[in-house]
Amino acid sequence: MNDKPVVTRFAPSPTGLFHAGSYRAALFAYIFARQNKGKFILRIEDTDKERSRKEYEDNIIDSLKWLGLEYDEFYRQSERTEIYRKYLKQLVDTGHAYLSKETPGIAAVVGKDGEIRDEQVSRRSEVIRFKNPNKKVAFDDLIRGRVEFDTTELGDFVIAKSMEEPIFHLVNVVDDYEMGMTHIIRGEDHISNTPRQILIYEAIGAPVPMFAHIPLLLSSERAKLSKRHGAVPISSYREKGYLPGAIINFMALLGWHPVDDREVLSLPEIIEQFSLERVQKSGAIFNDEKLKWFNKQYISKSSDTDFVEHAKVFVPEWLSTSSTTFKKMLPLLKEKISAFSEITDLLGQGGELHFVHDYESVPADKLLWKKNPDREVARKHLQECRDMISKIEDNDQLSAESIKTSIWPYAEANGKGDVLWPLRMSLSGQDRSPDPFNCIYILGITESLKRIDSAIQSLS
RNA sequence: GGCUCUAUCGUCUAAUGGUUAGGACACGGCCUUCUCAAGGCUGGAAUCGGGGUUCGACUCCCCGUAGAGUCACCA
Repeated sequence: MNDKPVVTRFAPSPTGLFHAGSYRAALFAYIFARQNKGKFILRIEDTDKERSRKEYEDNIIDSLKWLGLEYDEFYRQSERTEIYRKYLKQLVDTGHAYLSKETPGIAAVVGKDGEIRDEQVSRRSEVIRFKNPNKKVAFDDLIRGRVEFDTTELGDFVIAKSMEEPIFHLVNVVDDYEMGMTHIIRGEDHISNTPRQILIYEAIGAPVPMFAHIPLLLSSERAKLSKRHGAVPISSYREKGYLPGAIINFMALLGWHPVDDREVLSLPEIIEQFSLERVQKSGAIFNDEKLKWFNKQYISKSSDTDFVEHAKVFVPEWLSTSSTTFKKMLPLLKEKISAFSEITDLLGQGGELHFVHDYESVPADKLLWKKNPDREVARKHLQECRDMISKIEDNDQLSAESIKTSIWPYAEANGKGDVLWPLRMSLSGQDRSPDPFNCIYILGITESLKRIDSAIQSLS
């Protein structure tokens, strides 16, 4: 489709923690580059020295790395002043830009209600403005089709505070040209910047790249996702124990959809099937519930090794001192959690697996099944179960399933509730817990027998 | 307010002139069941309004309406 190799970029300004809104633009640009065997460039737009912070830059880089979006080249605009000066000089020399004398102090600002009012601001007495040719500009957006603007109303906009301090529109265009960008894939909030930038491309004699403005991510209040409007930093999802694959999958499906109904897709699968033509035009609300569902899918599919690797962060003590017990809980944990941080809740006070490491003898009334609260029945079944369990060998072959095989026929013959409720209670002492077979498996035969004996005591 | 973009279930979306308007998340019911989940089955739920074009419009055009973005010496 193109003779030139594809080059895309992600150009964030390091003025806040990296969140889903900017991440999705990065993801789509990345996917498009990889799909076309092209280049993906990360460019830090830190020309605003007041607001740019190194910690935010680090946060962006760390998050991209964690998500596995590797970039082929890296630039920082604060290190490219000389390049911009060259273009600035060229623009001034050719009459496309000029040094403008300003009246410092007052600026017209458009308020939320559309009213224009004067505000006291700190302004330079001299800036560089672009000489607007005041004409109609049109471009064919890869997602939206033809978009036309009349640039007259834009006026002579500022492109630099001084020869050493260029600002957004200028640096953005110069860099995209210098770096050979073929496709500008960015958020829809940039669509109204595009005509100004096209004017600059033309003025510096650069070819205008293709544009693809992807729809915005919205908060639950339908406002552009931002720090102020519900944007959660990617790093905090990482801290909560979300998997990169789940986040990538979820984000890709916000605004894009494959041809079939499959939704759980790996990044390579997404890259293979992706097309800008199938990108939605309207904004999408970020739905935490569905992200959680995706994460659950990815956790339940994860290998034991991966699972332990992630779990380690949240329950380090379990993996150093009780790793055998922890491994026995693995299948249950995989089935129950939606994020790794939930392991802490499961094992903590009131959690379903709390009994594993904290146990007090269970009072008699709790041992009785509410549908048949007969002490003698419960005691008899517990004694029978105890005998069966004591015959089981605690070796490598032991599994919840094999324990079930030993006890199940007896439970079926004598009433599952009558047998299983007291058994499970004696082991866990909790209203909510895994089934008794898993309890025995996790606790081990010796500990299980100890707890059952104690329960039989309570019932005598 | 000017300019620009957008409009299918509550949410994410499929259907690019002919479908009983499909799927997923969430929600309800049922099954399974010793508790909690998971799982299986299942239900409710949408084409913003009005005009055209057409044998036929979710789909194309126009007008409304609504929402969003933007209007900095931020990016």
